[in-house]
Amino acid sequence: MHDVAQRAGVSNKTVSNVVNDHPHVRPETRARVQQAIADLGYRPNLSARGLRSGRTGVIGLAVPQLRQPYFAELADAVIAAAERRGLGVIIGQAGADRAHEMDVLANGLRQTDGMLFSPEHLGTEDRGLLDDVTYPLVLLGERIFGGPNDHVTMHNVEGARAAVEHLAALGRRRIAVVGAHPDQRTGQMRPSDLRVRGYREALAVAGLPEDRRLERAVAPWHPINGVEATRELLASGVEFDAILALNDSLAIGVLRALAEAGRRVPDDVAVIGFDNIADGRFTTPSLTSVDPGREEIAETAVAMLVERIEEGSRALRPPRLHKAAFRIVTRESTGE
Amino acid sequence: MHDVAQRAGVSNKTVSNVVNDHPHVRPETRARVQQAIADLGYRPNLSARGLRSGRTGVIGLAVPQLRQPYFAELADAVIAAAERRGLGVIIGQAGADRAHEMDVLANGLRQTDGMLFSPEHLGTEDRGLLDDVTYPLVLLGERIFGGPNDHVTMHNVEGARAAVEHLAALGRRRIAVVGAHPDQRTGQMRPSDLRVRGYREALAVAGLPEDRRLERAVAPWHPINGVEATRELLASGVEFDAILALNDSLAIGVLRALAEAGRRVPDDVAVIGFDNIADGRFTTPSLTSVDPGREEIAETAVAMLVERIEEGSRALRPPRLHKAAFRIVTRESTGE
DNA sequence: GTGAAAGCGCTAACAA
DNA sequence: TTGTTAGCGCTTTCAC
Repeated sequence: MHDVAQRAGVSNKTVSNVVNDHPHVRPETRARVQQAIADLGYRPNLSARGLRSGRTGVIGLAVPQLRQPYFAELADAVIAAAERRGLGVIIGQAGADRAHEMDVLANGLRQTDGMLFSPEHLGTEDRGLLDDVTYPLVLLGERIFGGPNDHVTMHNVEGARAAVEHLAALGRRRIAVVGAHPDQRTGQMRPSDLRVRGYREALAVAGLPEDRRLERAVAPWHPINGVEATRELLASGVEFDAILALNDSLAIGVLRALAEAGRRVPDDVAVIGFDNIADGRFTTPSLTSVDPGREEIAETAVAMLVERIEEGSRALRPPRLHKAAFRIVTRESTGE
Repeated sequence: MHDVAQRAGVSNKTVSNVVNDHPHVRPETRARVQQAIADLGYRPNLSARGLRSGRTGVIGLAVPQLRQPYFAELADAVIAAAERRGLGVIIGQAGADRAHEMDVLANGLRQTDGMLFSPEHLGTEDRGLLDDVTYPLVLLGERIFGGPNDHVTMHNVEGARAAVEHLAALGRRRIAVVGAHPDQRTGQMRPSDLRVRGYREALAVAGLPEDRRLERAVAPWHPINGVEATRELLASGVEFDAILALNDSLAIGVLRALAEAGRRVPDDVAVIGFDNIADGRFTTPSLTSVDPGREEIAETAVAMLVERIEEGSRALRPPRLHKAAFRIVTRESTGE
């Protein structure tokens, strides 16, 4: 930087002003400095800038595992949204276990100005941890509610309800659900709990009876568990003509198990998933799904985080909650 | 840090020594410092450390797009490998176009000690750019060979050859390939070119004739293009009893198109993919694939990058090339 | 085994 | 509009 200043015949500060697009630099001076920067191939040292300004220009994104398609697509969208704002994204995988998530939450990811955090294991009972967080934090997903942070989520209840209403409107009467949480405790706000709630609400609206035999608990939401839950459902002998899989990964396993058993989709069994991941477009049959508004979630979360970073510790506004708009994407598995 | 030093009754230097696990600190002193750190909730400022030491503890990973399952799984493995070494990972998506990749290559990702780069658009003709790179760089994939950098890749030719040999051993005689590059120029080392080469070599070994009508060009490698290429293949009337899809995303589209057309897999047509992504286990039928050794690629690439970072600009060793071990994972689509 | 002092490259605050 | 000064928090060097 010093070399650049010398070459342009100005001071360090002027170079800094040019680099940071400050106003109050004469166009002529600016041009001269830019020329010197180009000549010398000068690149600002971001560690130094970070040290001085207290900003790193990097945000963190903590997800359970990137190999889960939903999180890969979410990360894709978050990186794109951050890049539009000139920010980098450090990604951490915290899903190994609860302790790992607590560690990530307590320490943040390194060298970041703030973090987007999508927990898998932490729940409402860990809400207290949030009060100790000293950096800007935006929560994604449902697991921890009522904390002091901004929160971006999806219409879990409404989406699941709409999915079941869609099935009911197609004349399905025995609608199973795959993906409930094995450890049903009250007061939990996990996506599974919320989506099951939406499922039950829709049954009530449609005048269909609840039948616990149609609710299959599985964990985690991985295709193999969709396969197994469906096999059990088939083996149990209980009748069903539709399945709501609580996410698309499960739904892919459900389709697989139904095909193995010779059940035709959608003729014998209609299937609807949740998340609208890319894979669902090319399964056989293609998968109807609830699109939770992933782009909106990513864009909103990054925008909120940036606002919180910029307002600093003044903590002006109360925590905000944003729920992205959802829609049902109909494909072959419900008889498009 | 100063506060910690005061509280422990030592100097800054001693605190630094404790934090960095330096030897030559008396256990008693160390304990006292650690107590002070805990009491004060002290956390080292990584920007300052980065500024002083010239290391950020963060590496970059540039991939075309995270939403492509192969890259999501690769990123998952890279993050895990980096975390084992206490490093963070900034992920950049550079696949939008060639200019974007050139920019990422020239500038690196922000605040990193080095980068893993998996280009999609840059090719052998851009080799010269590599000489201007001033930071530690490890290349992933095939597109740029013979540069001054370490390079981690897979057995593209051998993997594709083994795949076709597998099909030939099953008695298949009319083996099509989906995913060749539309712009076939000589001297290119793209994965598609290499895999097509393996395909042709295997045909020769098996005594099967080459038939250009069985080679379908496609870009990019996305399921929709697998669908379309297969539809064209079917419409062309040329006979075939097996398809090598040059990656699993294409293969998923191939399976889809075959199902649409009423061709049974593997009875009428055997299908084999490349990459062994997780999705392939749950397609119907499940997908036989060439596993390129993704974990090994990630682990090796991170290890090489760390070595290069540590040896600094001394540039001791000549560039290294590592090819991960591959294996064929047989599933239903070839009649497991 | 520990301390004192210097300085990494940058920007904020103030001076000119 | 531009220059000067100070200092962000840490690690390095060298002295003790």
